[in-house]
Amino acid sequence: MVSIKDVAKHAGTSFKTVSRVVNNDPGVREETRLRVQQSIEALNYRPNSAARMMRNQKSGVIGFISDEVVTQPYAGDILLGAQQVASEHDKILMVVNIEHNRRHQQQALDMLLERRVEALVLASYFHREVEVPPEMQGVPSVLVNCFSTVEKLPSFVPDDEQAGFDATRLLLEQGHRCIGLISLDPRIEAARLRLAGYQRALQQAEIAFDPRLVVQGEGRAGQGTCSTPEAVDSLMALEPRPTAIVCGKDEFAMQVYFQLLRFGLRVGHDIALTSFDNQRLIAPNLSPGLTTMALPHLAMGRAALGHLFKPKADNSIRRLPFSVIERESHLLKS
Amino acid sequence: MVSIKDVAKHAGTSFKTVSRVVNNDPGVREETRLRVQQSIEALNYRPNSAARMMRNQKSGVIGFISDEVVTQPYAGDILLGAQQVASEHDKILMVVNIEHNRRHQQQALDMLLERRVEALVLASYFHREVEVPPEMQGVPSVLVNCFSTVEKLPSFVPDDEQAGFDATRLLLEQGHRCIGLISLDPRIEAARLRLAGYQRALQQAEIAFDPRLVVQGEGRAGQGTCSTPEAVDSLMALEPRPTAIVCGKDEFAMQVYFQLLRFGLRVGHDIALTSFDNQRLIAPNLSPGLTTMALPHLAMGRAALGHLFKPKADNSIRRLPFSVIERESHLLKS
DNA sequence: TGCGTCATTGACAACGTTGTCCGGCGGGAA
DNA sequence: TTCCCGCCGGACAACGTTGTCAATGACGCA
Repeated sequence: MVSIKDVAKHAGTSFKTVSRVVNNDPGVREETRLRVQQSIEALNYRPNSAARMMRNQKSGVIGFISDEVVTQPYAGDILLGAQQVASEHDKILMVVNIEHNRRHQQQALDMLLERRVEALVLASYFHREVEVPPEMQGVPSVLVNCFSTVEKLPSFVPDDEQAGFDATRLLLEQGHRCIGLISLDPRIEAARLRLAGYQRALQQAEIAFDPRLVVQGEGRAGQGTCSTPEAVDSLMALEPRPTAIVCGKDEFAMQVYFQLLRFGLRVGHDIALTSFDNQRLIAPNLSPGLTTMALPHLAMGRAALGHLFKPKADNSIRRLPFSVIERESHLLKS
Repeated sequence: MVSIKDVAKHAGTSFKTVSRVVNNDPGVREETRLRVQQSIEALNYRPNSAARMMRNQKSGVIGFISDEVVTQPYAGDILLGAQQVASEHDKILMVVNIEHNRRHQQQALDMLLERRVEALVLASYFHREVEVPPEMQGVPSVLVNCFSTVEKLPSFVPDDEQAGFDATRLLLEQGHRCIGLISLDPRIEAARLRLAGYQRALQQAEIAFDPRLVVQGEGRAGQGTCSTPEAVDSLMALEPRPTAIVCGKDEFAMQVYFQLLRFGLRVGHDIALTSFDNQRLIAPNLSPGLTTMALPHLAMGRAALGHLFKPKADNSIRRLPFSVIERESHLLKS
């Protein structure tokens, strides 16, 4: 590899002069600077970042531990937001995707710490509680789309409760009084929060909460497993029948569209729907388009990294708002 | 930061002995080794990778330039496959997501080269031709999901022609003789190849190619733009009406399900469908489930990195097979 | 007892870069 | 003409690590 000394030899100066040129030091004659720059070009010289790092005792690297973030649809926007802000501060992100096991995570962490990362980001592809490895206390760290109740670390998560409220409110505003909820697996953080938001919206509208209107669309319930079509069936069997449904996620909503057809019901005509996630593969391609709450992935990524660069000692959990994406499914047309 | 010398001082040896322990050199007395290891634990020492790198003249890093790969659904599997193979060879991947502009790409490349990456991977989120930056000639490089006709670099792309053939063959085997194709924007590589596969399958079945059966589901055609619902309409207006449709991608297929309902036609009963991509958000959630050709993302990532570690001088384009994911949409039930 | 051998440990250089310090040179002022 | 100052370039050290070689001591064998 071509080093600074090779450039010096080529340009006929000392290597220190080359260093000055590279680092835009004043105090190099214009003529010399030009000659050096030409040599750099000619030899295709690039400063060795390892040597710089050793000398400066700074890596310029921020570790990004991704729990499936990069392989799940659109959670990648977390990474995108993080990379944007890192780049604004002349830092680069070192991304490691870990699969769900301890040993793999430990390896990733060791690798990042040996590279002397200046900060660590731990991001999950869905909103959940995580075990924070003790090594993360050693460097400035943030959590994205996840949190910890034991280790106090700044966390950036979506405001699922408010989203649940908004998704329900949209339907209430259309005059619906009997609104079903097809909920996520209750072991998931988002499931509980969105349900809470649903209940708050009903309460605010002075509608009594009817537990029969809440059914699970996935996971285990009672003896066996449950599925979205079954959830639709049980809602449709109720008396009175709900006139609107809040779906726990867009995949549920999609299945709801099809299952309702079995009852001769069309979304947007006979029944209204709202949902969560704004999966760009699903929501706009349904007919009518699905009204859904978009996760603030990009914003979480940006906020988390922004926090790293501002010396706030505040380790609380920030809840970032969803965006309401209004299409047609929450409206009824005759 | 705690260095090897701090450990040596703590353990009461020379720093060279610590180095030996760290690198599992034989020729350290067991007692000494133990003492050093305790000091390492106590001080929480980690070798500085920058110093190692400088000494060894090897970075152990492979650069992964991602053209939106990590932010598009499931293209992230390319990264996953790449990371798996890299890790098997004790290399780590440095991932940079570039947005679609020259300057950004140049920055990413500079950064990676300054870090002395041992190889470069350029991956695109969809199958297309790319301009290969000249710097990539300097280090071993591979292209994933993209190719170049000017620079000769090993490339790993999906076999879209064969997939087009298979998607059509599935329908021919069910006895269909009049099969529509809703094609991608023809500027896309996959569009042309899948069409070619469709035509080859017809030819093999001795069915004359009817250009009216091929309609675009996106992009520009004739005077204005075209959409999937319009494509369905024009196919349904044909005489005789096609009894099956090959959809250019799962998003098209999804819209086709809904548009066909307008004609009172149900997929899986009145008309058969196949598609491409196996988007896990779409294909299994349609009803009936969508039969579709899964892109070999993981395999491409693995193959590309595998190639880097085997000294094959073969710079040809490898086409990796799709997987046929048979659900129910290609079958007709009465 | 003396010498060779082996096991164990330590001293030193070098990787490429940059900060500090110093020396040399040219120009302006007394 | 001489002295001083400012400007430019070079020598050197240090960052943390590992490969090479040497030093030390113990031990076995003649």
